[in-house]
Parts: sequence; structure tokens; C-alpha cells
Amino acid sequence: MQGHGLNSGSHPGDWLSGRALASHARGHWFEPSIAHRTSDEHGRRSEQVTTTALDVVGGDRSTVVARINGELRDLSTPVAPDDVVEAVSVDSPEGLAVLRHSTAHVLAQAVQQMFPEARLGIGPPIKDGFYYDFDMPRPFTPEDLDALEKAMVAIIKSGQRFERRVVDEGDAVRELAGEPYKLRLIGSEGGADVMEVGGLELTVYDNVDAKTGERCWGDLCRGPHVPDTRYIVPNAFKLMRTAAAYWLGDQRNEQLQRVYGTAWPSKDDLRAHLAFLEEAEKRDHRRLGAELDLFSFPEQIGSGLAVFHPKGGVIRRVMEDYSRIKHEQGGYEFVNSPHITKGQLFEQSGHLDWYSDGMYPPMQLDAEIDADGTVRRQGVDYYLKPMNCPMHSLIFGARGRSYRELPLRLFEFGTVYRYEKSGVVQGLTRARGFTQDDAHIYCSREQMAAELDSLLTFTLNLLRDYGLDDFYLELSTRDPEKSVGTDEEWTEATEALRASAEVQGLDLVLDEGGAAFYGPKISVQAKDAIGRTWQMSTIQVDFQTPQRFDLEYQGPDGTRHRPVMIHRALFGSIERFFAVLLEHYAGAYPPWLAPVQVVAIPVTDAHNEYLDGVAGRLREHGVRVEVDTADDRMQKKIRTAQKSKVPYMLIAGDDDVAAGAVSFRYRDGTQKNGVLVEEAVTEIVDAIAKRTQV
RNA sequence: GCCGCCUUAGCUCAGUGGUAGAGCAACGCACUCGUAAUGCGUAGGUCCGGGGUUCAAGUCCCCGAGGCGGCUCCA
Repeated sequence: MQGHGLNSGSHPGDWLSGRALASHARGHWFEPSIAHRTSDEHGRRSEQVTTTALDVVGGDRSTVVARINGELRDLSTPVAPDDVVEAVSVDSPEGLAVLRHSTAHVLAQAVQQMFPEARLGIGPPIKDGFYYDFDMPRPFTPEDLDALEKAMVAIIKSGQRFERRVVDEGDAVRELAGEPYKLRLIGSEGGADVMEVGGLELTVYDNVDAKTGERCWGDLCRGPHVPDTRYIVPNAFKLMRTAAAYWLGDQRNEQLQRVYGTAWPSKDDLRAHLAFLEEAEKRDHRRLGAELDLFSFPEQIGSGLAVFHPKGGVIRRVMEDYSRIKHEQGGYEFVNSPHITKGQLFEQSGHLDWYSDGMYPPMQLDAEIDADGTVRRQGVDYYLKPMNCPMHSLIFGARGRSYRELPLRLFEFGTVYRYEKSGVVQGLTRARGFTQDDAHIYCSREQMAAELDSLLTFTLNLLRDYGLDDFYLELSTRDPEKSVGTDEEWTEATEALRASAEVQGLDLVLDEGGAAFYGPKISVQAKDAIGRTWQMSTIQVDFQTPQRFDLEYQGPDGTRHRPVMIHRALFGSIERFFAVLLEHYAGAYPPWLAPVQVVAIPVTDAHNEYLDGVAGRLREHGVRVEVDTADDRMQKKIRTAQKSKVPYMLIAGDDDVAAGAVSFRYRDGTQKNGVLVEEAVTEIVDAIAKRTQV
């Protein structure tokens, strides 16, 4: 009972502000019939009938809040005759967020029941659920989560009402004397973003026992909430994990203990969500990488540094080969640059000043120091390169350049090393050594728009060739605080990017102020087979590097001009793209990418020789084929091949040998028997050439 | 980097402070079989590394490495 809290509500951007929030709400124009305005100037309840939003749109428990004149409000909100009242369903994004937010309150109440010393942080709804932060005497354990879930169910079943109460700042401060973090929210800390009190008033949501009317708990919160805790379905929420999190997301602040939960309108929805998580886990590239023998991270090499095994190496090589061909056709020229460089290069580029924390520390060479510590000869620092752009810029500047050479497109599979902080390294998606499919395009200001336009088309087509086809684009614009260059340059580049994006007819999301210091950026976001979004390609305009490297070309008028530089990586990094494709396909690659495209399975070892011949025919066409001559039964070989996710199994027994045929078994278990060898070869070679999935 | 958890055979995992286990994979032998596991056998271990407590440590404590989940970060 001692816990009074403020809830700052949600982080902006996590919900409600997302694009294209389809509303399931129905609109109602309230017709005044029996209602009377009831509030007197002292706010006392009168005996008159109060008409609330619930009266207008409620009754159905799937309606959790109302939108009154466009604002989300509690169902208990009184409405006036000319108010426009819409029901907001728990199935809508807004309604679901309210359900999750209310569930977060129940969690916080349960935590303070079990741990009276716990102090409240913030507890917003997020994608798929909610979290709540607590200052705890000790971290939560998995057993705590079980116990908290049970306590939450008890709270839910007791049917506490969420009651909104407006408080003035003085009352709020008194009421929340025991909640230091909430007090800090009431003060200026965190700003309006976190306060979320509508900018006008502070409100507390009290949890009131349905039977006794006793106030059980409360939290300062903008709301709105579901009418009572029974709107939360006891078996449709689950506490997922605990983690530490910095107060207000700032590394300099205290670390609080965060509990993540998920909550849904129904048990089936929860079950579907858990099934999705299970599917995602099955596809996890770290798991599949080991299962399919594609790559590993030997501890002896170091964190975040992968080795690719033969099967992973094949996939990687095919990915690179295809990309090379496309880049060659796209007018790129291929360059190479070393992995290490003197630090001076990164001083010139500016990276050493800004990003040295993210670089491996230098190797000092050639220094001579006496026994007494006197430096006899100054050494030179060499660094592993964390990016390729300075090297490409040196190539551009290696000789005088003509406008006739532009756009000059320099491409390299450039391996870079970044000293990622230990806690962020994650499989192939966040490694310390990785290879970018990196290119830098040097062009004139006049060429920039057309170049960006064709580049974006090139990018999307390449991604489509690898099997990704559901995209949206994100445009990151200038942060005036952290950027260089003139307004004119930025506007021109940003508009060129925007225009090129619009040509594609894809959704374009604005990432205000998200650009790097040197220029605006477009990134391609791709959805994978189970609907997860990955940031793939990035295209950045850079005015800064050409200046730092004093890059020039001679124009048709004979004067020197500064080129514009476009950075672009389509895979981002090969390793990361490898991981995305692996998860996208769940290891069941289309034939052109599959490390082993065909496994030939003899019914008995008497048919080995025949299948060796078939395999030979396939190899003539460059097909990656293996004959399984192991001392196993045929069924076992099928199982083995199936588990390795090979696209084609070719089986042959006496019947096939007699007919000069083979029998197909596909990954989905279907079969096609008695196919003449030549037809089988054609089918397989054809699918590989066309890069189709089977 | 910060917080929490984890690390036992190639993989997935059991294992009360008292002599290290299983399944799969590998290898050998037998079996010769028509669309997801034939049988029998063999081998495989610095219990992540180092230090400590203890008569005794895979097990308890400390330090380090690596991993996982988050936070912060991601040129």
C-alpha cells in the first residue's frame, strides 16, 4: 500500500506515433437523450446520471478505451453531447498498447507487493509487450518472475478499477515522496518526452479494489487505461526476461532492473506470439551456422571474429561472385586496399578524432626507446582499418581526374575491423571483423540526383535477386547540432535522396536528425520470411571527405571542382547479409546458393556407381553434388540429406538404373519418380541458373 | 563498457562436496534394404582458464576468457 507512483508513460515513438496505424475503431456521434452535465465547479459527484464513453461505445469487453474528439481517453471519461466518441478495440494498435500499459501497472503493483523496497522507474508499452523498470535491492531471479506472474494473476482476478485522478504538482510531490525516480520526472529531468502528462496536468491512476473500494496501489501516469484489471486476460500475458537498463536510457545514470513482459488480447494470441519466438529461435543464424556447419567463432581467435567453414565458404563465394558480376555490369571498377594503415590517414579523414574508441588500438612500429626511457626514434602508429573510404579517396586522388571519368565508382570487398564493445558483439550481425561490399561513387553535383536514382534501383534489384522483396525506405536527415556542410548542400542531397526514394513507390519513413555528420542517408529496410525487419543497404551522401582529402576534378570549363562522394554498401557487410539470408531461408537456401545442391542417394550400394555417373553429368554443369556412399540405409540417408536442407535428393535403385532415370525427392517431401537423367539435369541446372526457390 | 545468467565429449544436455554420464554425431563390424533414424561394438573429457576454501571441488568462493539476454553504442 505504500507504493504511489508516477508513470511517465511510454517512450515516444514506440507506439501510437508509428506510421499507418490502422484503427479498428468505429465512430459514434453521441446523441444526447438522457444525459446531463454533472460536474459542478467543486468537482463533487452529483446524483445526476453521468454519461461516460463506456455508455456510448462500451459493453463489449474488446473495447478497452475510447477516442474522444480524437484523443485516447478512459472509458470512464464523461462525455458531452457534441463529443465525437469512437470505440478503440483491444485488437487495434492503440488498444493493444493500452492493454499492455495497464499490464505493466499490474506488474509494478505485484513487484511492490513482493519487494516493498522496490522503487518505480518507468513502464511503457513496447512492440509485443511492455516493460517496467525498478530500483531493486537485488536483481530479479527467474523464480521471482514466476512468483510475480502469480501475484499479477491474483491482482487481475481481483478486478481492480483503474481510476484517474488529477493532481497538482505540490500534491504529487507529497504523494510521491517515497518514489525518487518519479519525483525526478515531475521535475525537469527527462523533459516533456518522458513526462507525458499531456503537457497540462499531472494525473495519478489509482487501482481500486472492486469490492471494498479500497485503494490498492497507484502510479502517476498519463493513461489511459483499461477500465479494470479483468480486461487483462490472465493466461494471455507472460513475463519474459529481466535485464538491467539505465535510468532514462543514459549510460551515466543509475542502472535499474527491468522486467520485460508480453501481453495479448487472448490466450491464442499469446500462444501465436510464443510460437513466433520459437520459430525465430530455430532460425537463429548462430544456431543454424553450427547445425549446418557453415561458420564458427573460435575462442582462440577472439570475440566477434568468425571463420567460415567449407559449406559457409561456398555460400559466401556465390554471394560475392554474383554481386561482382552485377557490379561489373553496373559500371563499377574494382579496387583493393590494405587492412592496415598509418594513423595519419584516419587523422586526415577525421575518424581517429571521433571514432578511435571503436578502433583496435594501434600497433606502434619502429620506435626506439633507451633503457632510461628516452625516445631515440619516434615510432609510427598503424591501425587496422575500420572503413575503406579514406583508401578509396586516395585512389581517386592518385592522379588528376577529369569530369569525363565521373561518376567514378570504386568497389571493393573490403575487410574492416572495429573494436565493438564486448557487450554488443552478436554472431555475424555484429562482429569485430567483417567484409563490406563497399563502394564509393565520386560524381559531380549535377550528376548526384540521377546517380542516386539509378543506385537505389540497382540496390533494390540486387536484394530482390537474393530473395528479399518486401522493403521500405528510411531517410535520415540532418542533425543541425552534429553536422558539417552548408544548408544548400544538405537540402540538395536530401531532396535528391527523397526523390529517388519516391520513384521506387515504396513507403518512406523519415528519421529526423538521424544522419551522420557528413551527409544524409537512405537505408533499405527489408522484411524477412517471418516478418522481421532488417536494415540492409545504406546510401550516404558525403560532402566532407572530398574536402578533407582535397579531391578535385577538372570540369569541361577547365576549372577544378569538388566531387560529391556517395558511400554505399548493399549487403552492409557480407557476414551480416549472410546471417540475414540464413535466417530468411531458415537454412533452406534456393539451389543457386545452397552449399550442396544435390545429394544422390543409392537404394543399395550396388547403385553407387550409377549415381557417380549421374553426379558426373551434373558436375559438368557446375552443380555441387555429392553421392552418399556411407554405410547407412537409404532411409537414413534421406533423413540426413533432409536435415542438411539440400534442395534436391536424387535416388536411384534397380528400376531407375534400368530406365536410365533417377527419382527426385524435394525438401518438402514430395517426389517425382523415374525422371530421365537428362531431364533431371536440365531441371536442376535450370533452377540454379534462374535462381528460383524450390 | 554496465547488469544478470551461462560454460561438462564434435552437438544437445544429465550429474546431493566423495572414482565423469546419456542421446545424436564420429569410427569399426554385420546387414544390401525404394522416400525422415538397421543392429552390435569402439573411441571420445585439462568438467572454459587461473587462483582459493576443504581430508576431498565439475559442484563452494575470487579473478580472467568466451557465450546468452538486455542497456548504452553501431563511423
